[in-house]
Amino acid sequence: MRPEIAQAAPDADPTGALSARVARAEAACARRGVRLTAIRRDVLRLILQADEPIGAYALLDGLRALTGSGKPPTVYRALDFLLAQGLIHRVERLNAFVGCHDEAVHQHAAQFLICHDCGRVAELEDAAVEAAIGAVARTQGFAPARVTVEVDGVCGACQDKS
Amino acid sequence: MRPEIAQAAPDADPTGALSARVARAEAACARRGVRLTAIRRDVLRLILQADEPIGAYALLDGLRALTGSGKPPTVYRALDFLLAQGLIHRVERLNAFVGCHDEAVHQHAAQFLICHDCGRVAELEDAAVEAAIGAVARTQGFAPARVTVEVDGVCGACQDKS
DNA sequence: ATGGGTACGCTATAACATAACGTCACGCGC
DNA sequence: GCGCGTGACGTTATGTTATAGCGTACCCAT
Repeated sequence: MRPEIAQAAPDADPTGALSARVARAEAACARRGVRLTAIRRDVLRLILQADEPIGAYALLDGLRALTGSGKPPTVYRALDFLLAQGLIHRVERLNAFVGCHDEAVHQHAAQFLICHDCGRVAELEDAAVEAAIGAVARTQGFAPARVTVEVDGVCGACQDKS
Repeated sequence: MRPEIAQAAPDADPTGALSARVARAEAACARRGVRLTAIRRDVLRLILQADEPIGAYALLDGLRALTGSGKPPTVYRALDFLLAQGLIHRVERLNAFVGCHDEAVHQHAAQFLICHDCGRVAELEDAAVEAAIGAVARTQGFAPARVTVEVDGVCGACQDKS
């Protein structure tokens, strides 16, 4: 059974933080001359308003709820676009997607701390980790293109609870 | 289409290296008082004799070729066992499995260099990378349990070819 | 023999992902 | 205006990965 996540309450986004992030994404796309179409914007909004990683088929459900239509390729094409623009990240361990905390940067590397108690994911960008991985790859004569670092464990908040 | 991989030629394992690795795995399991059953041994052998990461359903095909039977849970249960014993690793980016280069060590961390030209995966165990990740996790109050590091890129051999 | 534990068989289904092809709207050069 | 290329999207179908849920065979210690 697919987990149900944050089905947009009518009064979602009370502070306007979500809309602000979407607006920044719109601006970034305009700057780059690429099109944040309605579908892509809807998918981005769904990802941002979930406070956990969200899977492709949950996004599909959300998109269908919003627009009445959509098939798997609809969602995957939007995801490909958002990933290429660096607006979201894919969490490999979960086969799921999270918003990028810094939507201005194009395709930056990131590390994720995945709490398997509460399910939340924290995004980091640590230079020392990147440097260490780059160094060891170079000693093997390997040319890195994309680095995935995902740490499974328990976050501080959940340690306090137990 | 599922990739076809190394369908055991009749004269496979000419040097006996494969059988030696399986024998070491048998010995390790015996030492720990766990059972490397026929199914588990077959799945391990299939993983070791593929020189690329191999997916669960390719393993299922191989198992069925060997024994005439097997369903997805058959393979997944064997994989769970082999992972728990540290005899294999899972490559998250590929949803596929590789043999552990050091089958004596129980559940050690590892990093992978994945060549997306030739498809081969190199396993590393770099203390500096582990330390850097542990350090940054601790600054977040996060308790790491399992660390995934996977680097996509082009290996030295494939760079030379181009 | 009985009861517990481990491994395995089996059906079914959830969940993730892509191939392949068609349609439509838009902008551009002419 | 017209033709054309391109990008976005629709649609069908399928491929691939993973697990739930249940039953049974077997070993072995009591």
